[in-house]
Amino acid sequence: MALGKDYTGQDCTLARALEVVGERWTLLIVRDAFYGVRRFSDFLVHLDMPRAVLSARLSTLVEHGVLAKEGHEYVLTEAGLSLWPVVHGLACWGEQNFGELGPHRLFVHADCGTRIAPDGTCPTCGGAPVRPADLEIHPGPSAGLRDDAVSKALRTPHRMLTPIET
Amino acid sequence: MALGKDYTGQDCTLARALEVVGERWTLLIVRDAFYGVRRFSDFLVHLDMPRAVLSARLSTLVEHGVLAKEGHEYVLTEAGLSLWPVVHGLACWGEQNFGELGPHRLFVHADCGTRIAPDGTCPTCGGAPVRPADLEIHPGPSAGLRDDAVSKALRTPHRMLTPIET
DNA sequence: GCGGAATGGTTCGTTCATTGAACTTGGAGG
DNA sequence: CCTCCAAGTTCAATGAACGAACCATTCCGC
Repeated sequence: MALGKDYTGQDCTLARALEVVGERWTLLIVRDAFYGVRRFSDFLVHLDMPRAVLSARLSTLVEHGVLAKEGHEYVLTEAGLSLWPVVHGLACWGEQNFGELGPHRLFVHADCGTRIAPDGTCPTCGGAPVRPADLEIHPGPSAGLRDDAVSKALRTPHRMLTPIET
Repeated sequence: MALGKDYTGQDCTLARALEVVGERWTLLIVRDAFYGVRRFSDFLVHLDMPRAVLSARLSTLVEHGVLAKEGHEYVLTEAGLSLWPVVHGLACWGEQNFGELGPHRLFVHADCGTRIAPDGTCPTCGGAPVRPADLEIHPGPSAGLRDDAVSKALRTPHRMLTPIET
């Protein structure tokens, strides 16, 4: 882990999960994958992290079946897609407790144009949580300050999981 | 962070959240707090982690308003309680993808005795996610192997957030 | 097929966090 | 005042992250 390395001795599925996605940078990589980032260099530019660490993280994510490597692209697997509630939940928690300026990005249900609730459901359509593939990403009130190519591409509204165009 | 230290440059509420709860051990501490662990020595025995790190993590959690220190007890604040969906979501994700032996603990809606769904709702009662205070913790099919006093106390069914008895 | 650039990594020395043991502090009880 | 115990700090050693430099492979025009 970005941490020690594992949580041996912890008899808890949370610990198992954290061994996979609990290291530094890992959840930000997964988040970017939801946003449509797929290429090594795009992760690198957008996350502004050491190449060696990105390489290591992508490897362990592939190894554990969160991402799949297709040619030079890293794509979320089923297991990876099922992390969406966690990623979205943490982002909402951060926004509610530490986001003085409001969200940087809005997640909108593509079918009806409504912004989804923190619990992942659509206030208009009700019912089950909206799947990532049915979401669009729009820039929020405090949309980013970064001016790299990937950040700019992510600021144009687009559907989640579809590759960004740099 | 258990990691570098922060995610400066990341214009994302997820990064802000990870600066607070993304370090090694931190989410396990929060999990234990939900389970009813409150004292320094109990966290120490149960998590089997270095004292210095526990001390540091508890300090930053208090500093950021996730825990409140009451005498020698650390108790979840409102902000801390609102992390439940994330903690539960991650634990479920770990169980579904890496938990060959089934869950170690079951979370049961105290009102009706039904195990809650991965999305935090009660299949019987339906509707909104069940609040942590309305949950009971029961040992699951692969309940723990650890034999420290805290692990034993956590294996006896009890209501979430109520202090354990060692 | 050959040079040259772009992409996708690996290597390696430095810096910083975690680890674990030893030590200190601060109350509570007698 | 003295003892005990939980809580917390200090410190040397280990290991991970960092960042710059280097290597490999592919793609392109020629």
